[in-house]
Amino acid sequence: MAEHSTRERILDVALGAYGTDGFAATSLDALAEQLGVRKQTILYYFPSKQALFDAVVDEAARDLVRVFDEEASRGLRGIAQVEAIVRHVFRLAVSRPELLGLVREVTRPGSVTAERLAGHVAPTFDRARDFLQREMDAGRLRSSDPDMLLLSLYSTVVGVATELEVQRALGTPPSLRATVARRQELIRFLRAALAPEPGSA
Amino acid sequence: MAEHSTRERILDVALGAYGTDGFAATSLDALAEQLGVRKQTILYYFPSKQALFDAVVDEAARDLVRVFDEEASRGLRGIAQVEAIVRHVFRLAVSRPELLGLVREVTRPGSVTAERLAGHVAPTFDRARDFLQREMDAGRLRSSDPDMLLLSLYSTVVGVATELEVQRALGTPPSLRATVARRQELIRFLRAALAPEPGSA
DNA sequence: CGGGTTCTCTACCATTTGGTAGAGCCTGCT
DNA sequence: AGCAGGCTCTACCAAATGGTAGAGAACCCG
Repeated sequence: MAEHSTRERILDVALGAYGTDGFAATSLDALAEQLGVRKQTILYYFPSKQALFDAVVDEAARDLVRVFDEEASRGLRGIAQVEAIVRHVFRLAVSRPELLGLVREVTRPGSVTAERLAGHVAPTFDRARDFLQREMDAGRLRSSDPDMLLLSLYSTVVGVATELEVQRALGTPPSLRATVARRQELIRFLRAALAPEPGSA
Repeated sequence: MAEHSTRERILDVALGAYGTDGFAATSLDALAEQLGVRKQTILYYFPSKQALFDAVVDEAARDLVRVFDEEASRGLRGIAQVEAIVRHVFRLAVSRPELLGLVREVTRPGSVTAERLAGHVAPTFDRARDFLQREMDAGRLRSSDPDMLLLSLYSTVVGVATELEVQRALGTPPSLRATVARRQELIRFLRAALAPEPGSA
């Protein structure tokens, strides 16, 4: 965020551009102009456009995983833990919307980089799945297929967060108040879906 | 789906390509090769690449809206109606995955075509919102902000469907049986989230 | 058959793209 | 001062891209 080295500035600007416009639609020249630098400077730090993209994905994945792992290491249980992470993702969507934009760009059927991201986040996903399974067994979450539950949670949260971003891009930027209200609604929605049935342990 | 006119074949192939690879990454030459036709033939039917994309969006939006409206016109109530539509979207994800891919491509922050799609689906969204509000008032759905609920439903279903597509693109294509199982899990998930609280009308 | 329309072709163009080669600058070190 | 290395520049290039111009084939209708 500060006046870091050129290399870091490149990664930063590229993350934003790839996140909003996509990889193919972002030329090195466009990035260079945004940076106030010649494109050859970019190619000095990164041997090719693809290498730059990979580096951006690596960095973003590291950030994402860190956010999740930090929040997961607090040892909360059941819905409280899920809620905490959802709040975190929303905070991320407000403070660093480019991150979710990049996730959107990478996890696309045609993307060749999906595996790269998957490699980074797989351990975190595994841990999340284990957590869900454990909490279901303990009766603190409605029991269901943990894989599917994880997928639903992921899709819902990222989807809603991204949708807010789309609305911002379109004519109707949601106010901060509206965003907060929506987050609370979403949490209520998830809470209802996750609450264990009355008759369980 | 059949051996239709060249124009229809172009629209068909373009839909698939734009849906998986995105607009920017799909060149007219690539489309032409896939069609067994010269690119100038494409430009004969559509004055520019952008015009072709617009036409593809228009057609896809019409298809999407039709599917929703057909299903909504059966007059089901409460969760049953929501379920029916979710099933429909899943069927769509299996039979015409390109459609959801295109939605994904268009509803991206950087997309200039988002408004175009929005124009098509807005009436359907309005009707859906009205439906949700009505069913909440009647106590057949858990009461919450209908806008948020709609957003959550949309994000969850499209997100999960797209995710299945991504997994198919990656190493682990889910079997049809697994897909069906997941759909049932998803419906259970939504059902729990939507069920009216015990103490309501 | 003849004339016009519909369609697809060959040929070409200007621009943009990712990428290379190599010269110069600036900074810090001896 | 001088030199070395890190960094950014000017100058190019080959390929691909979206798009244009116009010829010719195939078809329909009289």
